[in-house]
Amino acid sequence: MKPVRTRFAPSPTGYLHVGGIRTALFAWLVAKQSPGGKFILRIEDTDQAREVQGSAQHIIDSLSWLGIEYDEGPPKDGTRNDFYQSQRLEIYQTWAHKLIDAGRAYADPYTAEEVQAFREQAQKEKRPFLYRNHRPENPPVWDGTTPLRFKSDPKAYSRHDAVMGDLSTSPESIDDFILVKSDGYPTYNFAHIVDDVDMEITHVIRGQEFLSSVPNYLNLYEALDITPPILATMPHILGPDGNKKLSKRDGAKDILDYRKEGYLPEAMRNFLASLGWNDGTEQEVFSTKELIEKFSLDRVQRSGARFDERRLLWLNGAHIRNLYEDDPNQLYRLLGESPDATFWPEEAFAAPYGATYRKRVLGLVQERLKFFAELPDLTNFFFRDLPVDMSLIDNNKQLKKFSHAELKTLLEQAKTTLETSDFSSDDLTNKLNELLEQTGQKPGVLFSLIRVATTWAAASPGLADTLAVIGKDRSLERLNRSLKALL
RNA sequence: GGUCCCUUCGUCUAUCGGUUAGGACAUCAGGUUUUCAUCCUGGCAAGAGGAGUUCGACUCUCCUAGGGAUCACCA
Repeated sequence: MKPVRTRFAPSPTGYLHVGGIRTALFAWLVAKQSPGGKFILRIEDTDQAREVQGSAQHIIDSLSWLGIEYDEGPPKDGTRNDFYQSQRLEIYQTWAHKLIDAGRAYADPYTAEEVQAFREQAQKEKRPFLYRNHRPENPPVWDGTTPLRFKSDPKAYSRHDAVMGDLSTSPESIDDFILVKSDGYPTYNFAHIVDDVDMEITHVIRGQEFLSSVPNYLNLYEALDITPPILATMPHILGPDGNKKLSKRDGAKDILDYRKEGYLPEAMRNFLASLGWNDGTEQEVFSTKELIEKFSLDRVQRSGARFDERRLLWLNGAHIRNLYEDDPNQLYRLLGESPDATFWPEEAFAAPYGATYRKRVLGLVQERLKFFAELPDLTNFFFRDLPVDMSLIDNNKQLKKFSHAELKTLLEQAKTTLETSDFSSDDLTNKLNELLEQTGQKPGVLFSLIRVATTWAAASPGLADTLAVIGKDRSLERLNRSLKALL
C-alpha cells in the first residue's frame, strides 16, 4: 500500500477564504491520519493574467497560521521552486509530446473567433457545443504557437467519489479540451494531472466546481495509461445569504482577518471541519487531535453548507474557555504573541500594571471573551478611569427609580463600609453583605450602583472580584469622583 | 438548453426500513445576590411535493418542483 499523499493546489489569485481553506484542512487531515502520510502544497500559477502579486506568500501565511503545515511545497520565504507550476513547464512539454506521439493530442488550427462562431452556432440550434464535433481532419504539426488539444475518446463512466459516492456520466460530458495554451503554459486540466502523477498524489480532494470536468480527466488518465488517484469532491460552502457559493466578491473574509480579530486556529479548524462533517456522535467541540483521529471523507456531507459566523463565535468562546482551564498562562501568552497587534488596551502596559495584574484581569474576563479583539471593551476600566456617564444610572432599570440625592446617600454608606475592607475578594463579599443589611436595599440596587460608580462601564465581572482587582485606593478614589458627580 | 450533483428545525447536522425524528448554534422564558458573560432548566422549531415497493419509508425506486455546479487559450 502506497503512503497517503494529499495536496492543496490553489492558484495565487488572491487571499484564501473559508471555502478554500476547508478543502486544505480536509486534505491535511487525510494525510495526517495515515502513518507516514504527507500533505503537499502546490501553487498553480499557470494563468499569468490572473496572478496577484504576493498571494502565494499570503496563502503560505494563512496555512501556517492555521497550523496546516505542509510536508512538501514552496519555501516559506516565497522563492519559487518546483512546487510552482510555472517552474515546471518542461515537464508538461514532455508529457504533451507523449500524447502527440500517441496520437492523442493535436494542434488546434482554429482562431479564437472561429471557435466562438462554432459555439454560437450550436447555441442557436439549442445543441450543446462540443469542440470534438469540429475536430480537424488533418491538423497541422504543433509548433507551440497554437493551443494543443486533447483528442478525447468519449464514453460513459461510472466511478466512485470518496465524498459524493457512486456517480455516472454520459459521453456528452467529454470533449477535446485544451492541454497547452498558445502562451506555452498548460491549462489546469492538463497540469494538475501531470503534477499529481509526478508528485505521487493518492487522494485528490477539491471543490465541487471540478465535478463536471472529472470525466475529461478520467479520459486523459486512460490516454496516459495512468490509474487515477482517489477522487473526493467537496460540496461548496454557501454564503450567509442566498444560495450562492461563498466568494470573495460577496464579501467572504480573508482567513487571516480572523487572526487579526483574535480567533484561535484550533477553533477555526474545529469550525471548518464541522461545516459539512461530523463523526456521527453528538460531539460539537473537537480538538485537532480528535479531528485527525476521527475524520473520514465518507462522512462528509454531499450538499453545501451555509457559512454561519455565529457558530464560529460560539466555538471560539468555547475553545478559549477550554484553553484557560487547561493552562491560564497559555491564553495569556497567546494574547501577547499575535503578529498583528496586541489585543490588550494600550493602558494595560503602563507603569502600575504588570503581568500579574493582567493575568488577574484575564481570569475574570476569560469566560466572556469570544474573540481577542473584544478584550479592550471588556477590560478597559481595569486600566483607566472611564468618564462619568450618568446615562448608565439614569437608564438602569434598578437605579432610575431613585433620585441622585438618594443614590448619593447610599454611596456614602458604601464608601464608609468599603473603607474598612482589606479588599480581598472574600472580605469584600462579607462587607457588601453587611451593607445590604445596613441599608435594607436589594442587591439589584446596591450592587448596580457600586458597580457603575467604580467602573462606569456597561458591564463588568462580579462586583467583589472586580473591586479586589481594581484595588482599594483606586476604588475609593473612583467612589469619591462619582459622589461629586452625583450632585 | 446539454451534462452532472444536491434537498431533515432559521443555521450546522444525527438517523445505515420500525425513534414521541436526536444534538448543537441562534432565539425566547426562567434560575445562579447587580450588569455582561459562563453555567443550569425549559420552550419554539424540520423530513420539498406526489406516486410506488413494503406489515411498516426521512431512509429504497420513479416522477415533479426547487436549488447548485459546469459548458473559457480560469482554476
